[in-house]
Amino acid sequence: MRIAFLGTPDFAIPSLQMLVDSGHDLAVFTQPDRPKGRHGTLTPPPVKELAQKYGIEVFQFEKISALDGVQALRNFAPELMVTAAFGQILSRENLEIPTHGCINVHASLLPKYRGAAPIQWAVIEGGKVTGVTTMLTDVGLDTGDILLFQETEIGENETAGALFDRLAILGAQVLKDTIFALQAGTLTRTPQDNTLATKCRMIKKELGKIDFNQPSCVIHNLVRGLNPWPVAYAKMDGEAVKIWETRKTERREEGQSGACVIADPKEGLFVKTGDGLIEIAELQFPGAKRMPAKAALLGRPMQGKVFD
RNA sequence: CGCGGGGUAGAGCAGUUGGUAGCUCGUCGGGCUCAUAACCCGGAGGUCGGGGGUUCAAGUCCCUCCCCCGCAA
Repeated sequence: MRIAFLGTPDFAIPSLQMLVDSGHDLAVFTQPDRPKGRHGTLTPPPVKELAQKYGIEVFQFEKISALDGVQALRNFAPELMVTAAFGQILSRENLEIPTHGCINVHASLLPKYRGAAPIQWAVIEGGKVTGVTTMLTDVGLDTGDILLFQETEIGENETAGALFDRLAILGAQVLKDTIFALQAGTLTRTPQDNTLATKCRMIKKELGKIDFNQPSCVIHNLVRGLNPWPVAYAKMDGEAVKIWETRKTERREEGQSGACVIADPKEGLFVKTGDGLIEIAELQFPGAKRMPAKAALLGRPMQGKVFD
C-alpha cells in the first residue's frame, strides 16, 4: 500500500520499521532537524535517520498543515496515512488527502490519556494497566474512532522510559494488525466514550519537584514517571538533586518530611515521607553523574540532612 | 565558539596561603565469635585526565587539548 508515515521520535521507530519490513510504498514526513545537546548541534529526528537508511524520501515541515506541507502530501498521493508521535496537529485538509484516511498509533488505552505524554501520566498516576490504541484520526486531539488496542501491565518499579520502549514495540504490532484488517476489509470502528476521556497535560520540569509530604507511593510514581526525562528532583543545601530511582519500603522511622533518617553506605538512603519512608536508590548531584545512593553516601554524609 | 560544575587508589569523596597524597566502602591477610554483611589488627593498591610552562619544589599557579555532568535551547 502507498503510505505516508508521519512520526518523529523513538516511539515511532518500531512502527516505521514494521512498515518497511512489510514492503509498503513509503514516504516519511517528520519534524525539522532540531538543535540538540550542549552545543546545540542540529540533529535529525530518529525517524528521519531510519528513513534515510532505507532510502525513503523524507519531508520536513514546520507545519504540515501549511500550504507546502499539504502540497507535498498531495503530490505523494498516499492511500493511507499513518501517524505515530508526530508532534504536529493535522488539519482537515491534511486528513482528506489519503483515500483510506489516517491511522494514529497512540500510547494509551483511549479514551484515557489523550494528548502529549500518555506514557508518563499513566505511570505518574500509578496505573496498573495501559496499552496502545490505533484510531482513525479526526480533527480533534486523539478523539477519533478506535480501531484496535492492546493492553499491557505496568510493573511496580517500571519507569516511563522502560514502558516507552515496550509500548513502541507493542504499537508496531497493533499497527500491523490494524493495516492487515484494513486490507482484509474486517476493520471495525468504535467511537470513543467521551464521558470517560481524560486529557494529559504536557510534562513540565517543575512537575518533577518532589513534595516529601506526599505519601511514598505518590513520590515513587512521580519518580518512575519522570525517568528518564525530565527526572524528579529535590533540593538539599540549596542544590537541586535529581532522584532517579526509588523503592518502596516497610521500614519505619520518625522524622520530618524530607529528612534523611537513615543514610548509611551499607543500609542505603531512606527519607521520611508523608506516610512512612521511601528508599532513594539512585540519585545525582549537580556536576556529578547519576549513581547508586549507597555509593554517594561513601563520600557525602547525608544523615540528618533534609530535602525540601 | 550560549552559561556553569567536574576529572585524585576498584567505587564515592577531601586535599587549607604550592613543600614526598588522605577519608569511607570494597579488596587481601590475620584475630575475635556458635556465627556474621558486625567488631579488632595489619597489608596491597594512585606517574593526582593528557601535553606544555612558572618554581628549589605543583594535585595545588598559568596555557592548551581530551572526556564527563548540569542549566539554557
